Amino acid sequence: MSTVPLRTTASSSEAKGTVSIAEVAARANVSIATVSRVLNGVSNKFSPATRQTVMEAVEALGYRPTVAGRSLRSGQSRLVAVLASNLGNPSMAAIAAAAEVALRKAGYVMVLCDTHDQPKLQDEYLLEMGSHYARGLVLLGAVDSPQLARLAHRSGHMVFVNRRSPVPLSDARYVGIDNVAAVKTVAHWMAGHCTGKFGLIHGDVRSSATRERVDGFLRSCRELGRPVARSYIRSSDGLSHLDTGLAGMRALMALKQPPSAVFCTSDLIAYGAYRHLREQHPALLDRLILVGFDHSPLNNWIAPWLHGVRVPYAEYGDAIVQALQSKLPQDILLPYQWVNAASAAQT
Amino acid sequence: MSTVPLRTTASSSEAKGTVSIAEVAARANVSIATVSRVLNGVSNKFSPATRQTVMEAVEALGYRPTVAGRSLRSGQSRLVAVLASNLGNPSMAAIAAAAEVALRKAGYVMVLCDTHDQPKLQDEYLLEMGSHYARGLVLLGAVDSPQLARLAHRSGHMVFVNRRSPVPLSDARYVGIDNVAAVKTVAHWMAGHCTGKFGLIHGDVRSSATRERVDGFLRSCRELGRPVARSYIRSSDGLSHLDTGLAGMRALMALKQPPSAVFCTSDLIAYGAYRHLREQHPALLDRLILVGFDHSPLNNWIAPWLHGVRVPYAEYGDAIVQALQSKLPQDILLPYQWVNAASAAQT
DNA sequence: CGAATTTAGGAAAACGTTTACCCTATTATG
DNA sequence: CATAATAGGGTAAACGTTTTCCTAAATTCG
Repeated sequence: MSTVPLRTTASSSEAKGTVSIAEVAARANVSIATVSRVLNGVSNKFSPATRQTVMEAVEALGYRPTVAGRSLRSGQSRLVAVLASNLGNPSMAAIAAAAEVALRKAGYVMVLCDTHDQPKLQDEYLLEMGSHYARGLVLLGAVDSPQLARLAHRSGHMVFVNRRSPVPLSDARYVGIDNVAAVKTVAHWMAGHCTGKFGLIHGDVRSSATRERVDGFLRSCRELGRPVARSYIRSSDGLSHLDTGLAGMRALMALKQPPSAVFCTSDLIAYGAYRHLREQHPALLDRLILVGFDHSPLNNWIAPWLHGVRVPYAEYGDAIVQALQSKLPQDILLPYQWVNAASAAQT
Repeated sequence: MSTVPLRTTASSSEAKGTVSIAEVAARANVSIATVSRVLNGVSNKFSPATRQTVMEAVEALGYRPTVAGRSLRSGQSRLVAVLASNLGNPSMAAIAAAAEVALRKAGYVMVLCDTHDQPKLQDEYLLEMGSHYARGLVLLGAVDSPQLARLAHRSGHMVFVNRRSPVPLSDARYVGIDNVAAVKTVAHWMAGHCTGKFGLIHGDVRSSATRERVDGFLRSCRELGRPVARSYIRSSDGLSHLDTGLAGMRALMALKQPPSAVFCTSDLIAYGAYRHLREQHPALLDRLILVGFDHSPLNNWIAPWLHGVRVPYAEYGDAIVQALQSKLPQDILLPYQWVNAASAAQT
């Protein structure tokens, strides 16, 4: 009936498969405090010789601090959550990939979630990340939700990408491009290359990015004195940008006077629009000018007919990290670029 | 000099912004053990009335167990790491998206990492995830690396997707398709639709999936008595599948007797091959048969000229979870599907 | 040379859980 | 009715860190 507690011995690492700071301390003949201080580089707390001994023990045992212990004590973690509204969208995936690289370079670990544009899911993830002591929250297409509103007053670690916060925030960071200027470029380019009517296809306008693009484009066209046939396809359940483009182009083509140049607020919409043309009006394929937005690198390969604004998604990663780390709230607007269709460059 | 320890009071939640189990216990007038038991549904440990009281306190305070405390105590977490070799590849991104949905439905939280096919990075992530007590490891295109070998003997929580483990494992789970059968289908279909020579373009063959496809295709063609012009473009630094396809098709077209049907081991390679045709041999576009592998949904929209094998990436998520949870090691081979080019369906 | 400061490092508390162990009151069993 | 089993719940240990005290030795300063 001995109740002597079994002390953790150094040999237990073999059994448990995980090695703790205590075992390192035992091997180096120092206290766990010293090990911790060596590993965290607390100055004036250990001699070079001790450091050497400790590091050797760490190496020999393959020790690595357990995240749970550390974040329990410190109330922080290196987790940064990226909440994307739709990972199926290639440009979101591109941003996520870029963010992953930049975050890990900065010492963070990315947790990627797909909110499917649903407030419920977004809330679920916000709560979950709270209980992970997440160091940062990157909202890639945020929607309005109760939890988001609740976090509004201490939003210092939140970064909104592409879509601005749907709730008023005290301390918001934003990464994106200057949509209004970009669509102005679009309108002017279209005016210079097309004498006919303009078309515009866009989807749900709850997103601030879409709204800015639509409003900006319409305004620029008004200033230019060019009429615009607008086709707004609300993305109901499961209706993707691709479907939006297809239906939008169908609607435009059904007009008495169809447009001869069409601006789509995303590449995917343009793909959909092109499909309608290909299947129903193949004769127009060479004549009708299509302008997209995003300009994925893939376009040069499989959509050489598409003009558009290139959004530098690869650079979003660094911008997100910068926004995350900046003390003061700020907007980071990355440079966009007009890109002619690849096929046009050849003719 | 009073050394009476300051007890955590309920009001501290306001200051800290996070609420602990102690505050719930205080509000419900029970011990923290009871709160924990109610939340974890430990049977025979609380009365219905107590449960009610506790739940009310939980609701009122918006309490959610802290992950760090829980996983420190239990030595486990709900994190499942997905290590992808290249998130820029749309099919990997599709798998990641599907995995995210399935994992969260099963109560896990996904951490997504991009190893960029580098053993160093893969090791870094494997170590990091070990220190997170990760419940599962999903390797989406694993490469050989020291840490992977070190984990080999207790690989019960590892799932290899598409590419089999590069090191011998005691306990491996695998999710993928039957590549050999699939490429046999490809070869037979090509034999029935093309009288000319066959072509094959593929990239790096370190990946088991590519190897199976290449070997299987060549064998099937041999059985059919059809000669194959093979173009293997090693993916050196930064050379993507797209470039591989472009260069591969260029090589095939430089032959005395170019093939009239070409099989590419991925959609991206096929995109690249098509681009070469479009830019250099536009007359061949309608004549040459191109077969891809993956068949992303996007193909129907922007690559209607592409035949191929559809890999059910959307179903990979559930399969991954199933593999993760199964007690015994197993291979899950999902059903593939031959898909005619969308444009062919119309003519 | 005495005093003040710095260096080096140990002991122990605290972070938030879960759970083994203990106790009491009630219910079931013979 | 005596006893065994069970329901209900509290106490405290344990998980692996970081960090606050503390102390002793070494160094610097006047």
